[in-house]
Formats: sequence, C-alpha cells, structure tokens
Amino acid sequence: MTRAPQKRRLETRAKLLEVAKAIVQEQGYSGLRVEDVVARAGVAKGTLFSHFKDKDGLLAVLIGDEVMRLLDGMEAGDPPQDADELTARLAPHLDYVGQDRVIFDLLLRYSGTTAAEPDEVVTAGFIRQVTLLTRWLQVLQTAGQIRQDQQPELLAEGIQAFLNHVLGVWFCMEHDDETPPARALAPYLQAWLQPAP
Amino acid sequence: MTRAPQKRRLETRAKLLEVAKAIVQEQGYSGLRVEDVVARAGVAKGTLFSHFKDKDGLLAVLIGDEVMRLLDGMEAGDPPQDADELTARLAPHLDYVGQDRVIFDLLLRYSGTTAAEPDEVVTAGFIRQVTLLTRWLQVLQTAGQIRQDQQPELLAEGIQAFLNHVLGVWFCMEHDDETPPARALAPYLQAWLQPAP
DNA sequence: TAGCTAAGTTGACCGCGGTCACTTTATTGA
DNA sequence: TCAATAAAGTGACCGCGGTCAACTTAGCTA
Repeated sequence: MTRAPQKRRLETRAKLLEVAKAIVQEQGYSGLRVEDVVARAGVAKGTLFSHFKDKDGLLAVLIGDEVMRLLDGMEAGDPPQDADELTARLAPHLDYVGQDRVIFDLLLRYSGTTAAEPDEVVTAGFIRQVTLLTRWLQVLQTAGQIRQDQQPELLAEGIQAFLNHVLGVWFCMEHDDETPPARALAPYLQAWLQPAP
Repeated sequence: MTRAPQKRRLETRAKLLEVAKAIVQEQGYSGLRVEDVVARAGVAKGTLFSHFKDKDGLLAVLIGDEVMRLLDGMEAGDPPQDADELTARLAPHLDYVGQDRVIFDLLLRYSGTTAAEPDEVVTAGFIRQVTLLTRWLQVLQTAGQIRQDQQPELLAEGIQAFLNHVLGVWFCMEHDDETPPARALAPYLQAWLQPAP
C-alpha cells in the first residue's frame, strides 16, 4: 500500500510551487524554465520530475489553481440574466487565457473532455466550468432568454468551442490593436444562443 | 534586390521535402526528427534551417500540401445540398487531422486568422477552406436549407470552431473505441445551422 | 583566368526538458 | 540500538530543436 508522504516531501513540493509561482509572476508562463525553478528552490532537477510528471504537470497545477480562482469569481452572485450577461461573465477567463499562449495550449491539451477522471486540477476545472455553464443555460432556457431546442450540455460545449476559437484567432495575430477575445466572442454566442423565434 | 535561387538550392529543398515526406510515411508526423531528415538527405542541420524557419516551417509545407489536396477533393463536384451533406464533406478533413496531434497543433497555431498575408501554405489553405465554406453556406441559405439570420462568414467561422472543438476532445482521450470526430461534429452543426423556424 | 562577392552549406555548440542508477535520509521491526 | 527497507533526493547524461561564425561553391567582371 501507499504510505502517506513525509513532511520533507510536502515541504519540497510547496517550495517548488512557491518558486514557480514567483518566476511566473516575474517572467510570465512562457519564461518559466525548469532549471531556474530547481536552482531557486535549491533542489536537483530529478526532484522536480519526481513531484510532477513533466513541465506541463507543474504548469497544470499553477494554471489549474488560477482557473479555480476565476471560477470562484464566476460562481459568486446570481446567474446571468441573459446571453449578454453570460458573455460578460466569461470575459475574465478569456483575459486570463489570452495573456499567454502557454496557458491556452495547456488547457486545450489537458481539458478537452468531460469524461476523464478528475485527478488532474485542469480536468477538474474544466468539468466545473462546463457544469456551471450548463446550470446557467438551464436557467436561461427556463426564463425563455435563449433557445430551448437543444440540451444545455450541448450548448455549454458549444460555448467552450467558441471560447477556444476566439482565443485561437487571438494568438494567431500580433495582437496590438485588435479586438480582444472577449469582444470577439459576442457575435458567436449571440448566434449560438439566440432563441428560435 | 533578391536574386532567384540557384538550381542547387532548389534541389536541396526538394530533397529535404522528399526525405521528410518519406519519413512521415514510415513513422508518422510525430516520428519526424530533424536529425533524421538531414542525415538521410545528406546535408547539414544548418541547411535545413536555412530552408525552413524551424521544424514547424517544414511541417507546415508537408501538412499544407495535404490540406490543399483535401480541399481539391472537397471542391470537386456540386456544393452540398443540405447541412448533413455538408457535414459529410468535412469528414475527410477531420480524419486527416485526427490522425496525429502534430497536425492539429500546427494547424491551430498557424491558421487561426483570415487576415494574415497568405505567404504560408497553411494560411492559404485556411483561407481557402473558409472561402469554400462561405460559398457553400451562401448556396444553402438561398436554398432555404439553413438559417438565414446570420452572415455566411460568421457561420463558416463557427464551423471552424466546431471542427477544432471535436478534434480537441478527440485528442484528449485514448481514442480506441470512441466516437470519431466526424461523427461528433454532426450535432453541433445541426444546432448551429438549423433554420430558424 | 584570376579575383571578387553573394549564395549556399557546414558542424560544433547551446538551451532546455527529461531520465535513471546511485546516494542520502527517514522509518520500521527485532 | 542497530540493521533492513523504503522514501526522498541527486546530478551526470541524453535527445532533440535551433544558432552562427566559418567555410565552400557559383556567378560575375575585368
């Protein structure tokens, strides 16, 4: 059987995460180097990889935490009253993911399915997001604010698709003066959720 | 001014592409190593990087070619008569991209925008796909087969979003016995294109 | 044909993620 | 208290993409 981890191990893991967070703070996600993390944490490289499957595994924890924090903010308060309000609620998430390609890539790679076991932080966050969206959509359907001819689950996954779409487009251009993802999302959601007249 | 490339250069480039194609044939896209390519082509590593910006640049040519071939097949024949037929026409593309994550990643990274200059094969293929879709959708709208309350361009980009979505989900699970992307696409397109009653 | 210049090519070198046989440290049981 | 055993950590090493100053070759001119 598997024993409980020793205190030393927990401390090492915490130290690694703390250092990684600090580096991300200073240099952004794309500036994170494994060698820097272990150097500043005062451990060997192998140690990091005994705590996290690979670099993505470390990033997943950092990013997953942030996504969870964003979801907390999303969930707070009443559900959105209409499609526009729903769109607005998604803006913080788009802003966060839109800030660095690394985030987008990681989320896309590890969170595309609702089916997987939720041992990973990212997958858990993903499931939570879809669940929340589904709940909101159900409310909006009942209120007659959006189309009722489709399952809320399908509508929720469609929203996921549009979120990723606008982010993908966003990262494909030198985004200096272009429309930010949050703004680009509106027409898609409007067309997707529009009540069948 | 820039001179025309010498014959030797064109031969080297052709050789590199030929070898790369062969390796992909044998080992798949994810099995492609730059060192293998240059070894079998009988040139130095630096040469490859003087012909292609990076490994992705090489892959872009290979994949872009294939996408173009698929588009040729798509364009042949009459435009689809209804939404289901349109969905079916997209299946070869989904099958191709779904075969290897490398293809998906590359297409997603370099082809998300209609706006960029079409010097890249991938971007050109992307533009061609959106254009073709838009044309088809216009025909379907005129025929009253699909909703008419949205611009065909927006509908086309939405389809792009759903294509990527089902592919993303596809790559997030051990796809052994799961529903292939081409099948997963149908409900989304059905809901997206459904004529407003 | 010698000499010059730009085009084309080279391969040693680097950065960085990831591995694994080994050492060190903690825990357990007699 | 002292092996025996498992957990934790180490760092030399590897694979692979990408760089760049130096070298070779082709084309031009006098």
